[in-house]
Parts: sequence; C-alpha cells; structure tokens
Amino acid sequence: MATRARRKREKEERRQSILQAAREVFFENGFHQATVEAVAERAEVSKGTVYLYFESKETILALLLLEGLQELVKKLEEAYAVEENLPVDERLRRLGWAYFRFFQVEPRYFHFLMAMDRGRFSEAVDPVVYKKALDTSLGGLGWVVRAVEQGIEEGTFGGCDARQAAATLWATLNGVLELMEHPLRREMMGLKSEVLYDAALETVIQGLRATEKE
Amino acid sequence: MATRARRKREKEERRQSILQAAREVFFENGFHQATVEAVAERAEVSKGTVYLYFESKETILALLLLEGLQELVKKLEEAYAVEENLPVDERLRRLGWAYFRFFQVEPRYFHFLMAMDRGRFSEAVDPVVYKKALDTSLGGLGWVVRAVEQGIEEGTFGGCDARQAAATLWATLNGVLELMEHPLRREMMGLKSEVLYDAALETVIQGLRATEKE
DNA sequence: TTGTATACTGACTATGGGTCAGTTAATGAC
DNA sequence: GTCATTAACTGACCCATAGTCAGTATACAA
Repeated sequence: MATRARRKREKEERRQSILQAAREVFFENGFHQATVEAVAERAEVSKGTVYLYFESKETILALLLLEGLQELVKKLEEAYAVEENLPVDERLRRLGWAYFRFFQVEPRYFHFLMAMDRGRFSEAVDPVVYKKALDTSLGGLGWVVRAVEQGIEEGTFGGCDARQAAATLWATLNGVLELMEHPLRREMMGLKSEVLYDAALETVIQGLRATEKE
Repeated sequence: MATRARRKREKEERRQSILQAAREVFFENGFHQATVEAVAERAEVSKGTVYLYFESKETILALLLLEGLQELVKKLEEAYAVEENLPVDERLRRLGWAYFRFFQVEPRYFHFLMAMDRGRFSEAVDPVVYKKALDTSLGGLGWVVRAVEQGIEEGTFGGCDARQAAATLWATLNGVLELMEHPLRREMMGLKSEVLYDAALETVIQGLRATEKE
C-alpha cells in the first residue's frame, strides 16, 4: 500500500504550505496584526485546518523562529569555519558581522526573536519547541565560546571565563541591535547602526584583550 | 468659586487612583494578561470611566513606564552626584550598578520597558507620551555621556566619541539584563546575573580605556 | 456498493479592547 | 425650593479574533 506513504507525504506538504503562508502573513503584518484567518486564507484552507496542524498561533511563530535561529546558527558556523588560521579578534569580528548581516537581511526575525522571551510565550508554546529554540541559541553561542577559548589558548585574552566572555559579547551585540531597531531611538542617538555596532564590537574585543593575564 | 478648584483636584485624584489600580493589576498579571475591566474594578469605577481618563490600555502602560523611567533617571543622577572627585571607571561602575539595582527592585519595569519598543506601541500610544519617554531615556544616557566625557578629558579614555561610548555601555548592560531576565536562559548560561553583569561592565570599561589615545 | 477512516470545514463560543446613548448628581440661577 | 445646565459616570453593546467542534466530504478497502 503505497497509499500510506503518499498520504503521509501530502500531510507534510500541507503542513509546510500552512507554515509558508504563516511566514508570509506574519512577516507582512507583524505577529500581532496577523490573524490566523489570514494565514488560513493564504494557505487556501479553513481556519479549523490550521488548528489541525498546529496548537496555536504562538506555536506557529515559535516554529518559524526556530527555523530562523537554525539558519542563523548555520551562518555563524560558516563565519567561524571559512578560514583556518585566523587570530581571535578577527574571528570574533567575522562572527559579529555575520550576526549583524543576518538581522539586516531578516529584520523581522530579530523582532520576533526578541519578542519570544516576552509575554506568555513560554506558557503558550509547546515546551519541546521552546526548549529546542533555547538549545539552538546555545549552539550559536557555542561558536563564540570556541573563538574565545582559542583566544585564551593563544594568550590574546587573559584567563577569563570563556562562556562569560562570549555571553558578554553576545549580550552587547544584542543590546546594540535592539537599541537601534527603533527608528525613533536611532534618531535620538544620532548614530548609524553599523557605526555603533562596530564601536561596541571593537570595544568588547579590546576589553577582553585587556582582561588580566594570569 | 472654589468649587472649580476642588473639581479639578478630584478629577486628578480619580486619574491617579485609576493609574494606581493599573499599576497593581499590570504588575500582578503582566500587561497582556491584565484586562481593562480588572483595572476598572480595582479602581472601583466602570470600564467606560477608565476610557474617559485614558486613551487606551497601551497609553496607561506608557504612562506607568514614563514614571518608572523618571525614577530610574533620578537614581542615575544620584549615582553620578554622590561623590565629587571620582575616577571615571568608578563613576561608570556606580552608574552601572545603580541601573542594575533599579531593575532588581522593579523587575517588572524592565519587562515593560523592553516591551515598549515592540508591537504597535508607537502607533497606539499618544505620541507626546512616547516622545517624553524617549527624551527621559536620553536624559538618563546623558549621565553616562557626562562620565565618559570626563574620562576623555582626564585622559583615561582615548579620543572616542562620548555618545557612542555611552551607548555601547548602555546597550551592553541592557543586553545582559535582557539575556538574564529569563529563568531558562539564565539556567542555560549557568551564570548568575550579577556575575555576568559585572563581567560585562568591567569588560566595556576596559575596552574604553583601550581606545587609541590620539 | 457500502462502511470506515481521514481530512477538512465554517458556524459558533469566549474574551477583551473600545464606544456611546443614556443616567445620575452636583452646581448655580431664580 | 425648583428647575436648567453641565460634568461625571455607567454598562450594555460592538467588533475583532483566537480557538472549538459537530458535521460533511473525500478516499480507500472490502
């Protein structure tokens, strides 16, 4: 009975087409503005069908975010792996700019990613998906940790804790992105995103270099 | 006609009591969970009355946030002003920890402050209130800028742009706070908030110190 | 052809932000 | 004291939208 296999395939296709519709609708209107009805229409199914395939609107968002995260981590891995023998600071720069570029290309993702921690998210979303997203984040951070560890071995950085240093860098870049995300904020700072991002990246790299060498 | 004055006073009192009710309800349940109906009940008025005094649910939140921001800026000013002749790094440390303490005491404020940039906020909220919030933020940042300028004059920091440096520090601390806000995130990092915050603060201060002296 | 499982539908419910026609009560004029 | 005017307030109502579920249609197997 090949029917069985075909059925399964078709179901997965439908799932994907709903997910694709959601991606389009969410990205066009933002999560709050977007309605499940609109997603259903776009996918050419009824609202009920959407709920056959997904628990809730928020779960759909979480799944899209997870995708985005995974793509981001891939980019970070690429940025890490392109060249073998790079000095740490250069390696961190590449990671930092890969991060920047990702959100440049997909600003909506950043928006949504940041939104994920807020509100009722963790309650409303399948904890498995949520956990996976956190794990993926952690994986992305891993590339930074690796780079810092290299820096410690090389002696470029002092004997700082690699996880802590990586988290500092990550938090900083995140903070800048968030700060500059808003047009009004950007205006009020009177700085271009790239400029502040660059300054922050270099400052932290310098700061890590200055950690006391044991 | 002293009546006129009394009327006005009473109106302001009602306004305050609704605002107080909103503060309680929002803080207890979070912004999304909280309903305007609940705020009205707490203030012992009807829902309609709430809308006589405030444009929208989001405007109320914005007003509460503005309050919080103003308090925060006051704390920063205090932290700046306590002692006269402090070296820059010490001064920045005090500012940084005042910031930390504020959100330690009022974690909900941080939550809401961060949420303010998201969603349809800027559209739904009275632009005057919104502008005021941004101005207040900017005022808070001003204390950091001042400190950095002092550092440049002193020669502790190189000839970096003070606004840029202050923004970097601010973004970093924000980023750390946001990163550590979430229990799961905190767990995944395996670090205490204070520890990462301290590391980030020191790293950035070190980094600024290392900016090339012209 | 008919029974059954599977996929799907869309009318319905529940909830909550926001509105507004109507009620109440205070004030002031006579 | 009575009536007119105004301001403050009310809560039933509207509307949008997330989520449900009883019922329908389709595909397949026997």
